Order: sequence, then C-alpha cells, then structure tokens
Amino acid sequence: MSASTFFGDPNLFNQLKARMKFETFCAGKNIEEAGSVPRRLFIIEKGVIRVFYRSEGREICCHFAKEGEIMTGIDSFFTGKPSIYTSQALEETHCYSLTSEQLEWAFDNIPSMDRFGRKFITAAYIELVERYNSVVSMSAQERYEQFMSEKPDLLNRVPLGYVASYLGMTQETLSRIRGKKTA
Amino acid sequence: MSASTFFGDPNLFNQLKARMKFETFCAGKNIEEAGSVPRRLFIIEKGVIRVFYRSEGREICCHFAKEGEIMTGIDSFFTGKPSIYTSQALEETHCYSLTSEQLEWAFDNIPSMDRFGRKFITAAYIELVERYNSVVSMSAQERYEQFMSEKPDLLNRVPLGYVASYLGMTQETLSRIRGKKTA
DNA sequence: CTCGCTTTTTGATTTAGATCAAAAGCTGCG
DNA sequence: CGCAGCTTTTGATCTAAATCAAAAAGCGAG
Repeated sequence: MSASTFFGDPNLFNQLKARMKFETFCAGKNIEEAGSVPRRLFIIEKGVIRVFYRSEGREICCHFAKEGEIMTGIDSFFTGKPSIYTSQALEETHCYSLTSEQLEWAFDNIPSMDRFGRKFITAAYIELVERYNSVVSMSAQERYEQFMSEKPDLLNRVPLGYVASYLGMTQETLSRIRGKKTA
Repeated sequence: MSASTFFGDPNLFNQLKARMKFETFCAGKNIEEAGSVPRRLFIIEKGVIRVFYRSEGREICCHFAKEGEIMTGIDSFFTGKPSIYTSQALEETHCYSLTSEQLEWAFDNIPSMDRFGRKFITAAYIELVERYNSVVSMSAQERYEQFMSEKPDLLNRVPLGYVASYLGMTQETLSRIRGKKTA
C-alpha cells in the first residue's frame, strides 16, 4: 500500500509522526525476524524490503515494499501472535517506524485510526485477492508479464530468485521466460 | 468469518439488527450477480452459499459460506466498484442482510463499527494469506487433506466441481485423490 | 420402473513447469 | 590481473496435474 493513502489525512499523519522513529538499515540487514512478536509498521523513505517465510527448506518471498510504501506484518501486527515472516532490507533503506504498542495506543486514542486501519487492510486484502487469482488462473508467462507491467523496476533491483519465489515459480523458469522475451 | 465474532459486541449487534432484513433464497438462486454495485452483507442462519467468478470460460469458486458465518463481497462492498463475483445459494438459505448504504451509515454513526470492520477484514485477510500459501506451496493431495480437516462437511453438501475449483484443481484430479483415500 | 440428465469416476495422453546438473557471467578483492 | 564466490542461464530429464474422452453412477420426473 502506498503511504500517500495514509497521508491522505494530514491531521492523522501529524499526530502519528510525533511518535515515529527514523531508522536506517543497510543492505542485507534483517529488519524483523520470524518468530518475534513485537512488530513495527514502517513507512519507507528510500530502499527496498523483501518479506519472506521459510517452507520446506526454501524461502518464499511474499511481498516487496519500496520507497513511498507502508510495510508491516499485517497478520501478527494486528493479532499479536508471533510472525512467520522475516523482513530484510535489500538496499540501504531509510524509514519511519511505529511500534505495535504505539499503534494500539493510536487505535484507542485517535478517533480516525480505526478507519485508517480498516481502509489499510481492505486495500491489502484486495491486492492479495488479485495475487491469489493470478496464481490459480494464470500461467508462469502471464504472471511474469503482469509483474513487469506493474513493477518493472523491481526485477533490476532485487535478485532473480526472490522475484521467482514471489511469482510462485522457480528461478530457472523465470530466467527462461525472461530470456525468451528478449530473444 | 463466523458471525459470533460479530455478535461479540451485543450492543453493536442490537443496533444493527434493527436495520437488517430477513431473506430466504431457494437452492440454485443467485443472491448477487457479477457486475452489480450494490452489495449486501449477509449473516447466514441456515444454508450454504458459494461465491465465484468467471475466468476463461470457467467458473472459479473462491469462497463458501454456511450457517453461522458472514458473507459479503468485501472488495466492492468496501470500494463501491462493481464486483466480479456472483454469489449463489446451494441449498435453501436463510439470512439477515444489510445494504452497503446501511453499512456506511453504521460506519459513520456507530462508534465501534470501524473497529468491527477493521477486525473483520483482518480476519478475512489472514484467512486469505493461508489459502494463498497453501496454493503456492502445497500439492493437490495436501490441499485436499487440509480442506477435509477444516471443512469436512462441505464436500458432501456441494458439488465436487465447485470444491475442485475452490482448491485450484480440476474435478478429475479431486475425484482421483478422493478415490485413492478410500481404496 | 425406466428414461434422460447431471454428476462422478476411470482411462489414455499431453504438457507446463520442477528438478537435477553443469556451464557462463559478474563482481569484488588480495 | 586472476581466482573465489556469487547469480544467472542453459540443457536434459521427470512428474504432477491438465486435458480429452468415455463409461458408470445417481436421481428426479413421468
């Protein structure tokens, strides 16, 4: 989700900003680890983050977030359960962060926060529905084309294997598809 | 999502109930059609509903809802855009309904409504994440087993083909998997 | 009961994409 | 420069599941 949706309510943003912390992560640094409970919400100023989990010995990337976007482990952030996700900066990344306690405080004390939360998750939900549908009804080739039309810059900023797992295919398959296009 | 979560706040439920309409749909009847904008939220008293969309000439079932659960086209219900989904009663179905206008009214006038909406979508989001992960990292056999451990009754209440498309496989594949188990 | 229709099963074949394996390309560093 | 350790590409199989096709099983209506 883009941060501009969040900033749509400047008053809300100002109230939150006072509580947010500026953080920098260098390339390769893990931001939050799987298994931990306290999760922050990040507004990314600069950089790219991947969010992934481990399944049968391999890492599956389920999300990329870059400058101008909000990144958070929605599941545990809102439920309080330990997360299965690890987030990692892929480039030097600058962002503002808010802890889950601060967020809870905001939900209880800032009137428009629940509405923001509702809209934020609705947007995330709709995005996920689209990804779900693409993975069940599109071929690897089509998924690649959709990705390229939506996030063409990412393929040059992150390793191929991460994108492949994000798209639900192996690195070899993605490499072949990409090669075919140019040839 | 189960309706009990909704009823967790009896005060909220009472305020809404006064505005809800009781409706009955007979087996096979479409409840809401793809392409329409006004969408209702349903609390199901009795019956089963399937929600599906059309893709490349075939129907993909993306959701089942039965007695005790809430059914709504979350995407357009919250965005106001026409939905791609059709919902259909598979048995005679009784439910309470709330129009999107009534829901908007509730969001604006009942203080705890935004919070309910946020929690409702969060739950739906988490459920969808699980389905997404299962479809990208599990075999057809494993998806069948998961389905049977979670919703064993549904396979006897709805046609096989609907469940197959819900699980992201063909009817033949589901039939073979099921046969193998018993044999 | 039995005819006609729908749903489910079974069978044969095909195929997209995975897997396994190795060769190329890159990139930084001593 | 040139080797070491990466990421990416290319090649040769293999396999889960789709597709195509038809038989069998259910089931409601006359």
